[in-house]
Amino acid sequence: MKIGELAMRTGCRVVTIRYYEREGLLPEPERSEANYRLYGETHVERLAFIRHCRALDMTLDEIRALLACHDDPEGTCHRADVLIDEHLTHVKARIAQLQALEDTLVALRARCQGQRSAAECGILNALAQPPRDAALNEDAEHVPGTHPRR
Amino acid sequence: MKIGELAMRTGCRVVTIRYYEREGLLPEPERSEANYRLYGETHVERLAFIRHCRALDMTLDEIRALLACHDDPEGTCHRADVLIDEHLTHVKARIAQLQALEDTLVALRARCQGQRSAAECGILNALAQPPRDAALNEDAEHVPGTHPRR
DNA sequence: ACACACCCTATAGTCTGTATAGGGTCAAGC
DNA sequence: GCTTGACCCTATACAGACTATAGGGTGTGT
Repeated sequence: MKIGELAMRTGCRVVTIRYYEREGLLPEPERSEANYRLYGETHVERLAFIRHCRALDMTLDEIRALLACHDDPEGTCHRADVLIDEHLTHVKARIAQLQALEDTLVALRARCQGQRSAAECGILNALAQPPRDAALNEDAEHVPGTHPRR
Repeated sequence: MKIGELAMRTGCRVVTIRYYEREGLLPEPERSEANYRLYGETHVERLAFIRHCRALDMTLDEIRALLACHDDPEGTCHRADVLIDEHLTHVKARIAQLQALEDTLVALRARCQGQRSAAECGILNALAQPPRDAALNEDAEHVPGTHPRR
């Protein structure tokens, strides 16, 4: 099948498939006479694996490591276990950070109901003050990813 | 004060301060004879405002909008209110996504205790299957940001 | 013969910074 | 006077995980 069909069957964009190939996650497929990429079922499976991992928010490096496990069925899967554990730890930490952030935003939002001028606005004034609690501390690690890119 | 002192007082890196200036978030300061940037207290306050907003995971565009409110004390703060509300909605949605993700990862992790070969590993096999539940669905929006960049 | 959907490569842009190269300034110590 | 080291400057490239664009080739239907 051509790249468009692979894209449809995996829910992955065409450009993204080419990107994964450049990144070494997908093997280079055969080409037609017209230099079109030609894929088989093994490519569908491998790309589904990758998208599956991406849906779990793994990095391409993590996926590379999992694919290496997968490609070595004689080896142990210990590496895969550890990777999932570490990833789970990241996700949990991220949730805790975001919940602290949510609490701070709720408190901030309660400071103004929009009826006053900007000079009197509790929100703008609170933001101008040096941060007080943990979530507002300059030392707190920045928490990225609230705004999905697309 | 010079840029290094501003950086120390705000917990912001020197290169990041210059970046904010290029992005138009910080006004261009005066320069010394040797072409060094020279800052005053207003810069400290403005940079603290920015870092405060960044700690709340706002984008630079959002911060630009808040600064515009802040710079127009005669105007209404309604725009600031709406912005915080929208941001809060983003954060809440992100928490829900990550919690679904966590559940899926916990279930995945339970499939293998590392004692078997990769070919028999429940984790690798599950990842090779087409996704079943919501968090693993190809249609699910990708959830970025678990891995803080630094 | 032409339109149109699909394919190709190469390059640049997104966002929020970080890293590097290659240089200038200034105070302290020898 | 000279060197050392900490600090400052600009410009450019890089990070991740793609997306967008330009400029072209291929294949099918009317």
